[in-house]
Amino acid sequence: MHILLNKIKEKIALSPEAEAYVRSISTEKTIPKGTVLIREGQTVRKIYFVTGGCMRSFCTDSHGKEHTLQFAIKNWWISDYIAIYNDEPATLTVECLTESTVIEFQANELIGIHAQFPEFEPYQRNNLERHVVSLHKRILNQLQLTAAQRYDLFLEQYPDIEQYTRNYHIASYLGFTQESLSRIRVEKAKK
Amino acid sequence: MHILLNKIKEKIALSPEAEAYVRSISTEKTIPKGTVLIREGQTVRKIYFVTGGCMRSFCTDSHGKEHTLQFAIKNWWISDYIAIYNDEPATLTVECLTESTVIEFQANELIGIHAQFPEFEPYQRNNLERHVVSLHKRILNQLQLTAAQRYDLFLEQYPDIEQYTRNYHIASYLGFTQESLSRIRVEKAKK
DNA sequence: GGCAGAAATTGACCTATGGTAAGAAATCTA
DNA sequence: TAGATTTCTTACCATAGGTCAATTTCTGCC
Repeated sequence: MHILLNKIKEKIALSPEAEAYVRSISTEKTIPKGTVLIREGQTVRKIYFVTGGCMRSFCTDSHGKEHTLQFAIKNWWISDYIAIYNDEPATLTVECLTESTVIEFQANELIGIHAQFPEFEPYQRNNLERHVVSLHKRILNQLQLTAAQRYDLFLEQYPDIEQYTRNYHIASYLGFTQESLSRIRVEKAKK
Repeated sequence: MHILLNKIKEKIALSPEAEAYVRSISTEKTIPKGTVLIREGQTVRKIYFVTGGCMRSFCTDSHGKEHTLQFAIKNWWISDYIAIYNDEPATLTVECLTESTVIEFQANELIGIHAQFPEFEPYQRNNLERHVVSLHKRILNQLQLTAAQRYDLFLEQYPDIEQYTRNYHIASYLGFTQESLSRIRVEKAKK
């Protein structure tokens, strides 16, 4: 919990009351590998802050193929934001790729925290803004880079994630097959 | 201008003072076709609200190929948000695809408007949240749909945009070539 | 209304990536 | 630690989509 509070305090001043409130709407949990925290079709009531391990969100298409939207490791937030912001049932699944430690928040209380503690407003705004930037960049990368270039960039930007994931997790995040990833690795090794 | 103020008033109550402030930080303009409003490499000081016509933002890759990040028609906002939120020079170009009418805002004043008029906070927050949702959906579509499916969805979601754009604009938004778009259209017509 | 330049189409060919399947390797589990 | 299971690799072939070039069609503009 202190890891998150410290993160927040880097950005904003936090009164003891606000800190107590954050604690009151959250629970620290250890999640076993393979656990599904948010399931497609269900109402999304939680947002997770990852303090250890690795989680991912993905959708499943009509052929049963999975497409990874996001990974989350230490210090990242994860949930189904499409569902939360649109107030719809989940279209994503959020699962635990390794045993992980998380801080689980009530989604509506976390999203609305600025109503009670306005000091959170710049923190939340900044998170949203950075989220938009990273999504814009991802779209541009997807449009202009080859599979191998996207993989190189992934390794560069998220060197810590690969240790937690299966090949097909990464492939499904980058938009190609696990077989292609295998071939890309062989080509890289030749150089 | 009233078109934007009405849009805002659908979401929040707007005091006369707040309304006056919005007017004070913006200018209505008519922009000729082909005008570049934001140029790669330069500092981004403006955000545009489109009231008529069509604009687009795109990046140019190392081979000179353009990749469209966003279109904006009536009632849409456009700028280089990567540059603004990261406080960096523009990586995108924003150009006018047809003669357009826009309301031009000072970026920093618009972004910071909630400091003076807190009633704007939920409006801005909601815009950011919807922005995140639309980007998530676009990424998932890019990951799971074929070129033809993406084009069909584009027509469904943005039926008004095609009239303003060249084929290569749409192709570069959807992530394929204009020649492919031409072939996709032929296939569609056969059915 | 005709001409010049831009855009779109089309066809031939090419390439990156996908699909399948089998075997090898890694990992889990009893 | 052996056996079972999952994951990864590899080889072969298939295909969506890209590239290039020629042609046709559209659009402005005088």
